[in-house]
This record gives sequence, C-alpha cells and structure tokens, in this order.
Amino acid sequence: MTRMALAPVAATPLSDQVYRRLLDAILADEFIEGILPSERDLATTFEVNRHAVREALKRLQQARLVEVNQGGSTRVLDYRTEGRLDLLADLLVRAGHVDWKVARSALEMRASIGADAAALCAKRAPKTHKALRKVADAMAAHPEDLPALDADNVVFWTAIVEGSGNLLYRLSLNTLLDGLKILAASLGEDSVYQLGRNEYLEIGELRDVADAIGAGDAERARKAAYEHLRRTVTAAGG
Amino acid sequence: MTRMALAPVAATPLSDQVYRRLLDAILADEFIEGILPSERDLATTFEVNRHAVREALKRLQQARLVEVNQGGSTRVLDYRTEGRLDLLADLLVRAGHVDWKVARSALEMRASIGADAAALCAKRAPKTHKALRKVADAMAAHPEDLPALDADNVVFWTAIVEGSGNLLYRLSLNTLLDGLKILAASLGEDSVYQLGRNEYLEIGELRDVADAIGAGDAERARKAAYEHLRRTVTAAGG
DNA sequence: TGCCATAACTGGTCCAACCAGTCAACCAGT
DNA sequence: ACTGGTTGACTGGTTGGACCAGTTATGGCA
Repeated sequence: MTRMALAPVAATPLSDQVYRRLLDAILADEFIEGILPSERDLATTFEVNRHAVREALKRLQQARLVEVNQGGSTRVLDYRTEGRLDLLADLLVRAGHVDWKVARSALEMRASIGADAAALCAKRAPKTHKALRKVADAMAAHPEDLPALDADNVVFWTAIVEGSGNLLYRLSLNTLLDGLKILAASLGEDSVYQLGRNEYLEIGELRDVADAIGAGDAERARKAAYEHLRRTVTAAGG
Repeated sequence: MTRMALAPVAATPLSDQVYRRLLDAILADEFIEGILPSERDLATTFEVNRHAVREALKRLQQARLVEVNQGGSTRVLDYRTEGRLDLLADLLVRAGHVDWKVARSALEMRASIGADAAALCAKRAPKTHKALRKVADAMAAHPEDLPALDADNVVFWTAIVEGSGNLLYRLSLNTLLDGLKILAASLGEDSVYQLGRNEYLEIGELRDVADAIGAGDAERARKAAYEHLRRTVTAAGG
C-alpha cells in the first residue's frame, strides 16, 4: 500500500458543473437585471438536459442565491441581504483570485467567536484544560513542523468550541475551516501555513488560554484567546 | 381588496416536500446505519417521480447533510462535524418544538458578533453614529410598541454590521434573523417580542453604543454592545 | 381608451429508457 | 486455501419528450 498524494480524478456530475458556471455568472453579475434565462434556454446553451439545469438551480435556491417562481422568471437575489454564511466558500476565491477582504472578514469572525467560545468553555467545561495543555505541549515539541502545528491548532480550537457547548459555534467553525481549505487549495498549503505562523509560534499564549479555561476564569480566557487570534488578522492586513 | 392575514396556501413543490420529509428523518436519525434507501425506493415510498427525489437530495447535499456516491449508496453525514451554520433554520424548531439550547446558542453568537461588529464599526465607520442615534430616538418615542421596537432594533444592528465592513458578519446576521423569523412562526410573534423586551427597553444602552461608535472608541462600543445583547441571552436562560 | 380572453411563454411533474459506476457472488487458476 | 477475473444485480447520472400549472404579453372587443 503506497501513500499516493494524488487527488482523485474528478468525474464531476453535469449538474455540479452547471451549478459552478451559474454561480460564477451570478457572482460576476452577468445577468441583465438579475433575470436568468429560462431552464430550457440554459439547457441548450450548456448543452445538457433540462433536468441537470433544474438540479443546479435547486442548489442555488438552497444557497439563497436565486429566487424561482413558477410561471414567472428566475431572479438573482442580493447575496448581501439574502445570502447565508455558507457563501464564504464561494466568495473567498473568485476567478482564481483570493478576495482578501473576505478572508480578513473570516479571520475577524474567527477571533470573535473563538474568544467567546473560550469564555464559555471556561464557564462550562473547565476540564477541557487537560486536553488543551496536551495539545499545546505537543505543539511546543515540534515548533518547526508547520503542517503539524496547523493540524494541532485545529484540534486545540475544536476542543474549545466543543467545550463551549454552543452548537452554532461548532457549525461556524466548520464553515471557517472549509474556507481555510479553499484558501489552501488556491494559494498552496505553504502560503496558508506562513500566514498563521506568527500565531502558531506563540504557544505560551495558547497555554494561557488553556490555563484560564482550567481555572474557570471566563474573562481571562476570552481576552487571551482574542489577543492570540487577532495575530493572524493583523498578519492578513487587518 | 381585503387585507387577509392568512398565510398563502402553500402549493409547495413536491421536491420541497420530499426535502422536508428527508430532513426530518435525517435529524431524527431514522435511517439505519445512516444509509438512505435508493432514489428509486424513495420515489415509490413518497409516491413521486425519481426526479423530485433527486432534486431534494441535491439540496440535502448542498446543506452537507448527505453524501451521494454513484454506484454506492447515499449516506447521512454527521452535521456536528460537517454541517454549516445555515442548519440553524432547520435545527431551531423540530417536530413543532423549539430547541432552546440551539436558540440560546444563536443568542450567544448574536452577542459575540454584535459586540465585535460594534467595535469594528467604531473604528471604520464612526459616522454611522448619526443614523444610530436617530433610530434610538425613534425607539424612545414609542416604548410600548413592541413590534415597532423590534423592527427598529433590526435596523439599528444592521447599520452597525454594515458599518463594520465585515461581509461575514452581514451574512451571519442574515442567518440569525432567519432563525428569529422561524422562532416567531413557531412561538407566535408576541412571544418573541416578550423575549426581547428587557433588551429593547434599555434604549439608554443603545445610545451608549451609538455614542461610543461616534467617538470612535472601539473598546467602549464593544463592551456596551456586549452587555446590552447579553440581556436576551440571560432572558432565554443563559 | 380601457378591459379581458387567449396565446405564448415560464417552471413543475412525470415516464421510460439507457449510461456509468459499485459491489458481491462465483468461478477459474495457482 | 488463496488470488484474480467475470458476471450480474444493484446504485446514482443523464437523456428526451410529453404534459400540467402557473404568469405575462398581446391583441381585439366594448
């Protein structure tokens, strides 16, 4: 059994390709007056069956990017007012370019939620302390191995979010981690590691967070977590 | 033309109904080993065409609730680790009952993000101050009109989030407001108004937030916003 | 000029195939 | 007894064409 670093061959379903094309066109504001062509027209232009178009439109509908009316026409919605957080994945990288304004927004949100999660964790699950210290110690043991630091860092904050007992923070974390993955796919993993480097290396701050949680000191945990997480916001030009 | 207070008769598309049924079944963990029946089986049990099932599955796929494999079977994913924030709308009310743990999570998140948004708004758009004061004054003018207070309150915080310049906060706000709407539909609007009553009536605190933003004092704005928003968390049993 | 029936759109649903993967059972060969 | 390949019965993916059900523009009648 060899460890192959190759990505699996795509074989993307047609409806997914149509979804992508429509998504890009929507975000690029390519539809006059925000009105999409009819399903039949889209099917002919994309040279696929109408069902494939319909499945793609269902996904766009689910993402609140379009509004479909029977009899009437399908309209593009304003994602600023109608879109949901999940759009992060689609907004972060467009046309191969990273939107750093969006990336910075994500980092700011990470800091805000991470800090509050740390405070809640201190209040509700101070016992998380032991696991957190263990991860911090592991990170201190390999300060040069950026990929490992990155992975451990995810474990660290996931534990805090779990300890916060806030399901929405957990789901937000999923969304943010998803964004990170997309960023890595676009910039290359090394670039992302470098971005977080200043943060990763401050393992003493992680220990402070862990200790404050262990002591049940919510406000200290919040402050320590916030200042630590803000490092990468600053690194990204915040 | 009479003004009818009735909700429009649904005429819900079949695929949407199938989506709902499958969603409920998934969240209730009704599939043995998390494996869904084949599309053809689902079509016969729901007595709809297979395409309707496929469109519903596309939406579930978009929501990261299921994983579809050609040739293989369709599996339920663990929403705690795979789900995105948009699940709030589906998790908040299940089987007609409000999940207060989820609702409290949403209120906590609102407080955390609202506070950070206020801080960023103070830093980046202190001029928002004028509009904020205007809304606060309007609220002070009709302290008994809860629906109007609620609407103005949304305007107030939307302005702050816009002023923060953080797109993700805007999208999170959309998600949270969506949850509020669902809560209102389940409990009745009056109950939701009562829940926020303690917060709405502290208009002096809103003015403090507005003034701190006008002064460009990020930390004061953050603190004032957080304490104000925490009122409803406490009211919901936080 | 103003109204309203209707024709020509739109999306929603269905059927009946067939293509393309997956997986388990079976059956050689070693 | 184990390996490897063949086969067939599943799974999802795609297609074309038909029809139903709403919306909207049109054009002729009052």
